[in-house]
Amino acid sequence: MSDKERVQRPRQAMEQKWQAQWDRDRLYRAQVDWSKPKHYAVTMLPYPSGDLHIGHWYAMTPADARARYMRMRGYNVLFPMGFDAFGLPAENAAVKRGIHPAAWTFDNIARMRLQLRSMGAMFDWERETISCEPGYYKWTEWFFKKFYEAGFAYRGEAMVNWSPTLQTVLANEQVIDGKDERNGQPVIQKMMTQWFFKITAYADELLKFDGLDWPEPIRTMQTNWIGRSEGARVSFKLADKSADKLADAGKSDSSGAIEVFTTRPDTLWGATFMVLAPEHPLVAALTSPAQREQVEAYVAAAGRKSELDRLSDDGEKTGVFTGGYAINPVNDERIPVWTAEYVLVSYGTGAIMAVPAHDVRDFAFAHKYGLEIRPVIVPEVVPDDFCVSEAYAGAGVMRHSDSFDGTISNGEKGRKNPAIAAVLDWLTERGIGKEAINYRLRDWLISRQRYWGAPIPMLYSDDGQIMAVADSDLPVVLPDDVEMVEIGNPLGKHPTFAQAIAPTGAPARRETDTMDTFMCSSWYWYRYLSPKDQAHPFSAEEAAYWLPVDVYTGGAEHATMHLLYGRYFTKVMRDSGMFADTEAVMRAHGREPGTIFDEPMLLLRNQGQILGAERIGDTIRASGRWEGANKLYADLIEVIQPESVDDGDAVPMIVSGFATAEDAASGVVTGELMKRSENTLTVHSYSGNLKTIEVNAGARIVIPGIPGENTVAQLGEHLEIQRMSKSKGNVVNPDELVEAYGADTVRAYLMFSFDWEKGGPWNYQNIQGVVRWLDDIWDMVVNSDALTTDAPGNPETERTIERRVHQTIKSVGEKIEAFNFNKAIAELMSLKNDLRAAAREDGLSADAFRTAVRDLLLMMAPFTPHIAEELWAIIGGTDSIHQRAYPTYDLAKAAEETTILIVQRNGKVIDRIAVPVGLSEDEAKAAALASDGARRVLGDKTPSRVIFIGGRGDQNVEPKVNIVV
RNA sequence: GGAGAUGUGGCGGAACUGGCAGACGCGCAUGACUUAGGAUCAUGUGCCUUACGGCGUGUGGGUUCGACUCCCACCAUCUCCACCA
Repeated sequence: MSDKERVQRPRQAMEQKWQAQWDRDRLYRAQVDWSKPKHYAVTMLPYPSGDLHIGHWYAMTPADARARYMRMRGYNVLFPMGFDAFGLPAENAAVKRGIHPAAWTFDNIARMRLQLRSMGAMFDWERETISCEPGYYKWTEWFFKKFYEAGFAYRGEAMVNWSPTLQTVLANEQVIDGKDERNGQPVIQKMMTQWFFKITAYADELLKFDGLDWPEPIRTMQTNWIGRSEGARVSFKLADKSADKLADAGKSDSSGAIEVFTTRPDTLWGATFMVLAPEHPLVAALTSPAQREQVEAYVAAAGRKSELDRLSDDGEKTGVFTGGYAINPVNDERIPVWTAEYVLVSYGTGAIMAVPAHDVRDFAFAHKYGLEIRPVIVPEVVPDDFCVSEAYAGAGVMRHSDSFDGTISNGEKGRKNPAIAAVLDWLTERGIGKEAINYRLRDWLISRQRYWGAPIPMLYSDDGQIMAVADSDLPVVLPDDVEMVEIGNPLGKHPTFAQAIAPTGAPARRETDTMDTFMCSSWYWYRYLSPKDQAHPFSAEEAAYWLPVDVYTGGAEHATMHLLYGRYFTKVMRDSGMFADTEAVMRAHGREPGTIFDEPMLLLRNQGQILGAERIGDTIRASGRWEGANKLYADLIEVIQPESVDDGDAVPMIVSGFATAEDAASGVVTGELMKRSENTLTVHSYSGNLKTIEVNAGARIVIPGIPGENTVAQLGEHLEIQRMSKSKGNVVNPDELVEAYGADTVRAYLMFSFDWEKGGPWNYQNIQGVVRWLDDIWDMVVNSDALTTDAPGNPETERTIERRVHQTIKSVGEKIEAFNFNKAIAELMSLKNDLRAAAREDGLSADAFRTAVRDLLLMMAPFTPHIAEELWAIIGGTDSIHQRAYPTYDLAKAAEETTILIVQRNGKVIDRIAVPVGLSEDEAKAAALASDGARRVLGDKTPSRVIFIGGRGDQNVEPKVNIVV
């Protein structure tokens, strides 16, 4: 066989041939067909940043394989693709390079579309959707308007990062250390009027995941993000003097009380002071003349910090006394009111009652400023050494709490805690407070002071009215003739854009803010249904058939934003009756809508992340004692300078002076440090293989340039596996891989070498396995004579291959459905091995071989669509393999005739005996006890127990007998 | 600080419901074919041991006839949220 010609790489020409053919045949066109079951698979659409990244391939090609598999299983599959094309990078590119954002974006889209096509995925390009095209954002605007009309969009005040230099708002990640990340100019906090979506109105419904097959971590993250907490709202009246002052200032209309939210009403009697956020409206009014200077300085300083900076102060709490007092309503105590940054204006009421004895933050604050700490919950059994040295949040008994003394507080949250339940009732009865639920979730701020986004279709008429643009005037089109400059919002500076006439006929000013790009991506799976529909955001005819999305795949980083917004959008659409037409069509086709429009996508799976390849670290020499061939226990680690490195040689680097043989004999390993975990180093030694070094406790670590005692941790510093990024130079370019190996190899490698939901560091070596797999199959089909032989074949071999084929058909299908692509390909490799061996021994007739190869190619088609198609044609297929059904399996054919009986002693295997499938318990026990292994182990002893574990013939699980001695 | 996840050979990873640990692949070793090998083919490859045999799924306990799998405690790594009252 060695003289057989191997496959020539690259295979690009062959792949491109088929891609063009599929295009011509409109093979992947998805159309409504009520006679077939539907399957709507969506993979998160990319942002057109310029080039397709290996991460896109990793996310999309397995999703494609699964969609192809579903199609072969008889489903009518819709698998569309598009671009999430609005966003800040286009504006940055415009400013930096003088290109219009639209030009930059569409250039990128053109390039990425070609790159996407090189994947050979079954995207239906006739449904392509681009969010920055007027035909799309017309409907983004329309949705905004509908939300506004339904009362879900409102104007409110929000704190933003404002750059006075640039006259623009910056995102949190653009602000570092209170300064603009790019130009170092100061950034201040400023209140601005912005548009919000009332997502909090759906907080409770968003906490429910009924009927959704979503990963547990995503559901947990959304649940925590929504952050429902049960507790009470309680009013603290201002003490007399303070109240008078408010009255004097004409501000007593705000009831002269501080409203707080607490999850621990059972600790009300331990409230010894109150804290207001620096931005709280009552701070100024409460401040006494003596404290005024100090308070104003503190509030001003807080305003100069961004939210991120405030949180990065390592928990060191600061604050100042306002000079004002409030009355604790449960015991009429007069307690001081402070203001401090650790209370956030945006959460709860922006004010807290501080219970230092039972809250760690309040404790730290009280401790620092010498405020009273009064325990009101004490453990039932008070330890001898109980003292107030830290906040106590555990279970206990109420104390110093008037009539509640002795009530059990069991440490639970909400009404499950008897103390909280009792106090809640009491507060309500007395009108001091009321039961309340608070959410961490805040309303969705959708205004952006940017050009490259969907315009907010609102008008402000000169007489002060706010109104939406008329439907007939949608879309509000972005003007092309903008000057892209860094200062200010280009849209706001446009000479005519803002000039408009209100529907009432009055002159009006147009809103110049645009929408958050998450708006565009909150409904795109509806636009795929009818991307060219001018009259509706989506067609009811299409929606009735395709909805909802059956499988959604993408990155877990979208857990709390995109995936939450998408769910919210659908719920508002449902409640605004936007699916009414769709439901009517469904009913006409006999499909009952039920709860279909409660959620946008039924099943969600997240791929892991492909990280950069592991970097080569320091060159080290480890000296110690060998334990086996690959493990060294080291007492000395030295970081050394390689004397010379042969640049032309990427893999083996031989450094003069360290001969491999010597090293091996002397207990010395020299090479590059690849990885460190605790005290274990992995070293790519100069002898060419990887060695494990266990660093003994007390080992000496010598790093030149770092004097004194060094630690193992210092070695690992440069080695962390990193995310791919241009600056780190560890980016893997998919185009180059496709050129070198072909798309099928890259697809199969990405699916085979990682657990898809886990991801991992890139590895250039493992791709060889996939190359050989595909080469072998090619060789077997194209170059072997098994297809044309007139040899009769060996019935036993033929039966074995038939059995293996049917077993593989079953397991590959199950594994694709479960997103276990690596296991599916492992099965296919295994089948290839068996088939190839059988063909070489001339054990198969041409018919038997052809049957097996057909099934193998059909199983490969979802993973490696081009090679499967090419070989399909070579073995005589006249149609596309992708029009064929996935092969069906026959359990009878898949079943083994003999099996192995595993004989164990106390759970450890002692023997294996070939036995017929389906032998009885008694037969199995007798056979086991008579086995060589049993006799050897047992001697003349009698087993105390013999346990039979039945095999499962249909799943080829072997029977076992455990002999207990 | 909180939440979630993960820890299995030299490496990527298998092991379905508690029942053969290490499938499949990379790498490596030996041999074959070669002017050559970073191609291909064959065989081997968890660790220790000449062998018999023993030890092995982050560590320490537990449940069980039997534990990678279940329970408890701890350690490490990763991700997300982070002063959320």
